[in-house]
Amino acid sequence: MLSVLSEAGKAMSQGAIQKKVGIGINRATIYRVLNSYCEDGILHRIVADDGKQYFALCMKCEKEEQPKHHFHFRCTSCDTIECLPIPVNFSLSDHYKVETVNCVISGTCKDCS
Amino acid sequence: MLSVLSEAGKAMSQGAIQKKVGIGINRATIYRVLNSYCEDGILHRIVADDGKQYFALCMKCEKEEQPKHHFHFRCTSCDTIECLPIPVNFSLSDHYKVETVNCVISGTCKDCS
DNA sequence: AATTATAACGCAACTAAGTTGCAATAATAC
DNA sequence: GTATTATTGCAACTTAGTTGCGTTATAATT
Repeated sequence: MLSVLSEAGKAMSQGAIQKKVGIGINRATIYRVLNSYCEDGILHRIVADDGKQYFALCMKCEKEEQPKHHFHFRCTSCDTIECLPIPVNFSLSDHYKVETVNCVISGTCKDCS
Repeated sequence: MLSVLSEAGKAMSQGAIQKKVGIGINRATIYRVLNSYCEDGILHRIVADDGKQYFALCMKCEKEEQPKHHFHFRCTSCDTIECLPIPVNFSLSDHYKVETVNCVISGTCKDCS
């Protein structure tokens, strides 16, 4: 599963992962594995504007390190999510406690247009 | 329904709207109305990181006009979404065709913390 | 190696959000 | 008053994600 995600270089949904892996792995198992990888910080989860969860490798120690909070691009044509190397910047009053940041731009990606 | 959203001043989910309206309106009807208002540009739709859709009034002609793409704050405690007056800035190559922008910060809002 | 404990998996059932077809009701036009 | 059109309610359905539980596989212990 991790190799599939690594090969794709993009964020994938459970369905897409299952299709790529090919062999019969149960849906529930995939979700359990994905969730535990997210907890361990190996994957990060993006919820797109289609309401679905997408999972992508966290690349902490890679050459092109992604900024902690970065934009994502969801292509409605090829149904993939790409991590953009664009940091998300905002400043909020101290009275807000930020837990997660989820920024998704949707449209047609460079490969599809 | 619009008055409920106006009164709340926040984005609400179908469930929350139904609860506020009180009287028995069907779920399907609410969704149909919300969707048509979105098409007409009266409401805008935010998909939060809980995968749910939230609806908020578009305030084009209001005093504090919101920037076209603005951040949203979802409070996991009171389960509301607030439109923040913070514009979303990014620049993308022309090869991308942007259709929608969905930025949600989650955590605990100023009223709940 | 045999047994025990523990973790991973598959299956089915379930939940929740959202949509859709269709019949019934309400509103508008003629 | 009747015909036309738009709204609504109901139920069924779809899809995503989760969970309980029994089973299989893996690891540990003697």
